[in-house]
Amino acid sequence: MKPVYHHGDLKNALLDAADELLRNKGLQGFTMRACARLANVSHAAPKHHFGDINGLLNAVAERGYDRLLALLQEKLQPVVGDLLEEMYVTVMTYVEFAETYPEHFRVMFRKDLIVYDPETPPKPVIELFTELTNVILRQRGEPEISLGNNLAVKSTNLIKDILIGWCYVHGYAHLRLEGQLGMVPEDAHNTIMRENA
Amino acid sequence: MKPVYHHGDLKNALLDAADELLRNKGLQGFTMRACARLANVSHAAPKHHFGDINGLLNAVAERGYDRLLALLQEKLQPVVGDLLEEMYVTVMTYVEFAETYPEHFRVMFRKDLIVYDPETPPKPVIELFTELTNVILRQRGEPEISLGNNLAVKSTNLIKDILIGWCYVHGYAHLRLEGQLGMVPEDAHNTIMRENA
DNA sequence: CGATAAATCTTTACAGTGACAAGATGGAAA
DNA sequence: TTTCCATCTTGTCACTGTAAAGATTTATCG
Repeated sequence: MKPVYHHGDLKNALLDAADELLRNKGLQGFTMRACARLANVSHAAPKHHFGDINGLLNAVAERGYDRLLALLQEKLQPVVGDLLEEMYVTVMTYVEFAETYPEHFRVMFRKDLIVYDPETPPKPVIELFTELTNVILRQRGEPEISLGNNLAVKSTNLIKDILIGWCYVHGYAHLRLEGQLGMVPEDAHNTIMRENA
Repeated sequence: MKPVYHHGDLKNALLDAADELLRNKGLQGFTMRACARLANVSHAAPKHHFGDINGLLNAVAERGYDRLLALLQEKLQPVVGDLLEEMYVTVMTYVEFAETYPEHFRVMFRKDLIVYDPETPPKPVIELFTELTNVILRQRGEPEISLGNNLAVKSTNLIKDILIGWCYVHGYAHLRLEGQLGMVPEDAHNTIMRENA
C-alpha cells in the first residue's frame, strides 16, 4: 500500500486515537506506537505533532479538562440559581467524571506527567478552575471572577472555602476511584452532601 | 567475576534497592532491571521473589503502609489522650508522609498497580486502617477496634466521620502532592484544621 | 554418607517501546 | 517552475518485561 504523506488532520486523528486508547487500555497500554497504529500512521508520526509521549498525554489531559467543564456546565444549567442544588450537582459531577473517565482523571492529576508553568496554565485548566471558583463565590453571595484574571485568589476566607470543598470532593473521588472505599455504602457520601451543603 | 548463586537475603536486598529507586528516580525510572542492577544481581533475579514488576511494586507499597503507620504512631505517642491534638497530629502526619515519600504515596493508592482482594487486605493495610479508625473512635468516645476484625464498619455515623475526615485529608495531601494547590498559602490548611477539629 | 530433588540465580532470547536520524513526499511560497 | 519546508515514513538503537533453559548451591531422604 502506498504510504500517505499528508493526512490532512492527523493531529486530531491522533488525539482521538489517544483518547480511545487511554479509555480502553489504561495508562499501561497507552503507548505512542499504539496510538499511531490506531490512527493508521507510522510509529514516528506522532513525534512531529506532540514531541514525545508526554506531550501526547498533555494534549489528552487538556481534552479531559474540557470534558469535565462541559459536563459541569451541562449539569449546572438546569439548577442555576438554586444554591444548595448547585453545590450538590457540582460535587456529584466531579465524582461522576472520575468514575466515567478514570484514566483521564488519573492523568489529569499527575504532576510527573502533566507539566505546565503554574503562572500560565493551559486554557482548559483556567476555565475549569474559574467555573469551580464561581460556584463557591455564588454560595458566598460574592461577585464572580472572569476568565482574564489569573488564578491568584486574594481573600483568605475564600481560599478556606475552596480548600474545604475541593479537598473533600477530590479526596472522595480519588479514594473511590482507587478502590479504597469498598466498605463505604453508596449513599453515605450523598447524605453527607445533603446535610453539609 | 564468578557469579554468586546464593545471596542469602536477596529478597530484602531487592526491596531496599526498589525502595531507594522509587524515592530517587520515581515511578518512571522504576524498572525491574534497574532494581536488579542496584542489588548487583542479574536482571532476571527479581522474578523468582516477586514474579513480575507488579509484585515488586506491591511489596514496596506494603513497606509504605508500614512506614506511614510507624510515623503515625511515633507522632501520636506524645499526645495520646489529648483528643484535639491527636486529630491534628494524625492529619499532619498523613500530609507529611505524602510529601516525604511522594512516589510511595502515589503507588500506594494506584488500584491498577496495587491489587489485593478487598476481603483480605495485606496486614500493613489492616493495621494502618485500624489505627486511623481508632483515632476517630477515640474522638467519638467509643471503644476501639482490634486487629482481628475485618474492615467492615457497621455504624453509619462512624462511616460518615471516617469519610469526612479521610476524604478531606487525602484530598488535601493528594492535591498538594500533585502541585494543584500552588495558590493556597501554607497556613490555610493548618488554620482549617485548628478551627474544625 | 551419597544421591537426588528443590531452590536460587545466571544466561540467552524475543517482542515491544521511546527516541533519534535520515530519507521520501507533496503542498506552499517565491 | 523551482525551491523550500512541513509532514510523514523507514531504519536503527538502547532499553524494557518476560519467558525458557542452564548453572550452582542448599536441602532432603535413602
